[in-house]
Order: sequence, then structure tokens, then C-alpha cells
Amino acid sequence: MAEQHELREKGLRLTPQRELVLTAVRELGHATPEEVAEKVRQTHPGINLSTVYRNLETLENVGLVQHTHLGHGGATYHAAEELTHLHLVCGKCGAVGDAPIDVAANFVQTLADDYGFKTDVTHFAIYGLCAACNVKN
Amino acid sequence: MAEQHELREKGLRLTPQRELVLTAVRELGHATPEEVAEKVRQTHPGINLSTVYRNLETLENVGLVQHTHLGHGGATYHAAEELTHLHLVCGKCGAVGDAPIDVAANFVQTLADDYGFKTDVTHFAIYGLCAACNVKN
DNA sequence: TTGTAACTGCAAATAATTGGCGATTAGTGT
DNA sequence: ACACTAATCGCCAATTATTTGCAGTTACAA
Repeated sequence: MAEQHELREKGLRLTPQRELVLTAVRELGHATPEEVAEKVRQTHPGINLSTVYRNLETLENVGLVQHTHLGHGGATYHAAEELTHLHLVCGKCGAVGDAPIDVAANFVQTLADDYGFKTDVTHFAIYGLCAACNVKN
Repeated sequence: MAEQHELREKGLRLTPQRELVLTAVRELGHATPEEVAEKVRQTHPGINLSTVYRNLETLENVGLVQHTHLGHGGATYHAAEELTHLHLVCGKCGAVGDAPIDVAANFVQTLADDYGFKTDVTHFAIYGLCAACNVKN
């Protein structure tokens, strides 16, 4: 019993649905619950949306995924491992780009020093225009 | 007819509801549609939520207000004049603090230079812990 | 005034998310 | 291998947030 599945290590039961949701989040990078469900259904059609929501919540509780409010409508989820970058959300085309967090290191430090505000980089969403949209604007 | 009301200047009809919504947004600093409605109802009880939603949208179209997705659930609106600061959203207590945009100037510049991403500072929401929550944490 | 398009209120329609509950199933102990 | 129990699932009704259709009202120009 040396090999413990990562989900079991967190005290969670290892169900196919759960595993599929986690895998989907990892493969998608970032996605809404709806998108995760769609992805999962490609291999497991019967899965219920509620199940996806509940598993996302559960997985978030144990720290395997996180959610952010990138834009309109819904939250988007991404794997915890992925939390090494910022999300650059294009307000025009909706594309989500990435940038390493250290581009913000200085900024974060300033906020901490001057405002006592401890920025949560994992919850960072930045709006603007992506390079592509910027050109044709 | 020298004095044109700001709303009329934008080509909008000057209705009491519209004016109240705009005033409420300005007084509240930032608020959800729900909160705006509540505020407006203090002086004009009959106003309908749809009307608030529609006016916020209309006012946003002409550039008098803007919205951001500060947290969960809903968008929050604020007056366009107010757009000289960043929003520091506390993930714990929900408080929304402000910081002048120039603390981000450097950061914004980096994103522009390195990623071609044109950051929209008016749509900036930063998550973390506010000073108060940070202490007792 | 009077006409007309903009605007409002209301109620029903959507969309997104959550909660209840009986049926199922993973994981434990035998 | 078998039974047990709580975790989890699927289905579906309930919320919550926002949007839309439409008929009645109103701002404002002529």
C-alpha cells in the first residue's frame, strides 16, 4: 500500500467522476464548470453537472484546484499546480493569456509595504486587451 | 439652453430613475446592481430592479459608469470619475480598498513591453487579504 | 398640445449554481 | 469473497442573478 492515489491522500474517495474532473481541469488549464463537464463527458457521457460542481468544490477544499473570476458569468477553475502564472484576460476576444508571477513581484511588494495588503497571486485576474486585439484596435 | 444636463449631453433622456441610479453609483463608490437599487429606493421606493440594470448598462455605454468583477456573484459598478484607483478586494471580509493606479504603473508597463498586453486599469481587481484581516490571520 | 421614440414596470424567461434525497458504490473490516 | 457504512452520484426541484417581451407611460422636440 505504498502507492496512495493523490485523491486518497487528501482523504477523498477515488471515484471515476472525481478523477475525471481533476484530469479535465488539468488538461484544460482553465475552464468553467460547464467546460469541465463537457470535457469529462467526452469519455464519460453520463456525468451530471451537479457532480462536476460538487467535485470542483471538493477539490478546491483540499487544494488541488482553485477558482478565479476571470470575467463575466462564471468562475473558472484551474489546477493548483498551474498557479505559477497570472491570467491576462482579454476583454475583447476573451482569450486568457499567461505571464509568470514574478512580473508582478514588485507590484505585490509595493502593495504589501504601502497598504498592508497581502495580494493573493493565485487569484489574480488582469483585464485589458491582448496583443492580437490590441493591433486591430 | 446653455445648461445641458450631463445625461442629455450623452443623448440620453433625463428620467428621475436614471438620474437616481447615476447619483447612487457616485455616492456608493462601488456597488452591485442590488445595492444601487436599494440606495435608490430610499428616495424612490417604486423603482424596479430591471430599470436599475438597464440604466447601469445604458450609463456604461455612454461612459459614465463602469463595472468590474470584484468577487463572486455579481458585477460591481462605479462612476467613471472614480477610475483613478485600483480595487484591492479582501477575499476574507469582502472589503474593497483603494490604491492609486500609479502603484501599478511599472507593472502595467512590463506587461505591455513583454507581452503586448494593454492592461485596462479601470478593470483592475486584485485579490488578497486586507491589512485588517491579515493581522488576525 | 401632440406625436413618437425612449423609458419604465411587471412578469415571465434564462442562466448559473445549489440543495434534497433515494440509489449507488468505494473502501474498511471480517 | 462478503457485508457494511458513509461518501458520492444522478436526478430534479429550488435559488439567485440577470435578461427579455410587452404594454403602458413619459420626456421632449416640433
